[in-house]
Amino acid sequence: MDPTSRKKRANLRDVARKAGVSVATASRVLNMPAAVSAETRDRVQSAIDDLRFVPSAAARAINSGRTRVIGALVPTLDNAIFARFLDAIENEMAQHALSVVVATTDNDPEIEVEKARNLLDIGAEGLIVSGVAHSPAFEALVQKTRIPVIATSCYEPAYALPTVGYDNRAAAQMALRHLFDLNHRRIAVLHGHALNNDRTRARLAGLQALGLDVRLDLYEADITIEGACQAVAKILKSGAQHSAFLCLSDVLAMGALFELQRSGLSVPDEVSVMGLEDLPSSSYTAPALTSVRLQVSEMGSRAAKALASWIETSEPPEPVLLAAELIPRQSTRAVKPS
Amino acid sequence: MDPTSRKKRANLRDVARKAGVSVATASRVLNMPAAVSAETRDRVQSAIDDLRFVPSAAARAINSGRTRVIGALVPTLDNAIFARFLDAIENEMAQHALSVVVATTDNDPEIEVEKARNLLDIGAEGLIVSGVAHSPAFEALVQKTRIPVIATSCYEPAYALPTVGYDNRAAAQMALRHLFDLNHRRIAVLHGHALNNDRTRARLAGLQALGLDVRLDLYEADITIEGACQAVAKILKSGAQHSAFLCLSDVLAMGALFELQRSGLSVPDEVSVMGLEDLPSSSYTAPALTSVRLQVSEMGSRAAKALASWIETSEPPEPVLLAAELIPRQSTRAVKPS
DNA sequence: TTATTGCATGTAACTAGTTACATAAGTCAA
DNA sequence: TTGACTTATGTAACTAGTTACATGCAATAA
Repeated sequence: MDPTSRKKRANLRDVARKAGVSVATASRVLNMPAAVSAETRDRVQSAIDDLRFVPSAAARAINSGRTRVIGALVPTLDNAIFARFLDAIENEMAQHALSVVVATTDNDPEIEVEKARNLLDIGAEGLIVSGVAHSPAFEALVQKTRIPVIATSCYEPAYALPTVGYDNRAAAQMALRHLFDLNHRRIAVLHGHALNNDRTRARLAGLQALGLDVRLDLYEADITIEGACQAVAKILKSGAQHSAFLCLSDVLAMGALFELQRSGLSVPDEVSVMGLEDLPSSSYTAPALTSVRLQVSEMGSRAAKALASWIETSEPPEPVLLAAELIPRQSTRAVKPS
Repeated sequence: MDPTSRKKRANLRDVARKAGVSVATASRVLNMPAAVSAETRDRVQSAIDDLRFVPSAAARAINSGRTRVIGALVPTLDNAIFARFLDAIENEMAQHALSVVVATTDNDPEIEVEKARNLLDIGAEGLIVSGVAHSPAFEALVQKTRIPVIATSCYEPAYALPTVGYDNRAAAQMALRHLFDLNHRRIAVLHGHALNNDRTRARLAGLQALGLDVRLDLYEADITIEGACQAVAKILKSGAQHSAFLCLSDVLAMGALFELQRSGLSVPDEVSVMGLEDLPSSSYTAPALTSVRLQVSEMGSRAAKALASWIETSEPPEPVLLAAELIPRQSTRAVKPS
């Protein structure tokens, strides 16, 4: 009731009233201060300060038609890959004055649609998602709203959405080829859950498609250090004999390395371990991890750039293929040909 | 010009016109469908589908006065601690139907204010920040706008903002006490940059305040595996003799462990390593890392809960103290008393 | 037959800004 | 002294929704 004790936030009309000017003039002080006389400007500024006025973003957005918000849908942040990826996205988007709303999907397509819907509800102007396998509801949502969406982690020029990523099949093949060339013929392949994860499936498919004369034993694990340790412990207990562990993620490789070492096995003397992704920490483990480098941060900034340009120009960007590269280090070693 | 080829997004008035009803009725179809007859509802729904109508979040926000967006200001995501922290925040906020905008500050108070300002500009209803050391401009911004802000990573009931965190001094002391009890008397302390990081400073102050008869050599490093490796390599090259490495972050401890092992030193036989934080992966390294457990995920969800409640009830929440706990594992060992 | 009630819908005034256009006053040149 | 022009400011109509209130109509009750 009492105007001095009103709790509501002050708006531009309050400011204008207090300064004895029109809303238009008050608005000008905010947006084109040069068009207002110094004296009036000061009066309005004082009113702004007195009333603790902060312009409403929503009202601005309603006029400009822009929220300057984009959404990033990642499976989880509890994994160095996605954290680095998001970090790169955030940094690049800041460059374009766009804010990034995070949403984690836990690799569940249902959660993904739901969170995507939320992102649209809050006015996201574009999305970055992982992979090209999405629920029909998600595809329908994207189609219906025509919101710019960049799919990452794979390069698939034929996909409905522009992709920014790598050739997962080829990357996995590069890794297997390396172990094959070192004469490994019985290899434990440690991979993340294939369900709802097309990157993992593409990598596994790549291994099979290579058609090498190797025995590959596939083991699924949570993509965490713990997950890898538990899986490796189980494999060791089973008595299966592998000369090498091919891990389709560096996180798994690091866990495998730890577990093998704690079991008293020497890497690479008794068993080779190799990863895929090449995290920065992988070159510092003891021994350093052989891996296939995927440019995760680069992928983040390229995806962000692509989305920003799409939003700015209304032109969907071209797909981006990021190179994969074998990084041989100390965790793999040749064995005698059998 | 041609209404059939207009590019602009359809709005509620377009929908109403197309369905032959008033805006109010169209609005009701969205918000209280039960209040509209089935026949009209269907007509409006068809118009919505035909026009690919998506309600404007900004217009909604302007009416409700709520954006349902909060901002999380973290130093970086390229560090498992903050990634886990943010993951927990996002999960908890989803429960409260609040979206999380990430902004990384790189531990720079200037960037922090700037990003905080951006978050307010896009209408964030509250913020979560790290630490209690902020630039005057940041403090002024918070004061002026009266936006709910939760400070995390420390517990400081006397601070102007509600804090959710732990007693960093005590946590560091707990770690040092452990090494002291194992008769370590010359200890290398590896810590993150103290500049602009009050958590690190509090931990270091805690070590000094304990007043034990130990020689502590302080070494600053980037809180990354690489940073720790480089720092440890330098220390080893300098010829300094330490029986233990006390790392004020598990990330540093892991890097130290790697570098010591790669230098051929046996942990814990020749040198002990201990961390602080206790990341999930720390129990899986070889040897497993002794650490002081700080509940990072718990901190994220508690901070999120506190902020959500503040926004919902307008009542600032009570500060939260999270317990720290010594987790002895295999990376530390007693040495002979000197 | 009239009054009461409920339902479905419309009218118009809100929310908080931006901005095209109008207007007033002041400066300068012809 | 008048017209042209600049500068500062105000009026009011936008942006896209929500919602209090009014209205019309049908069904039921008195």
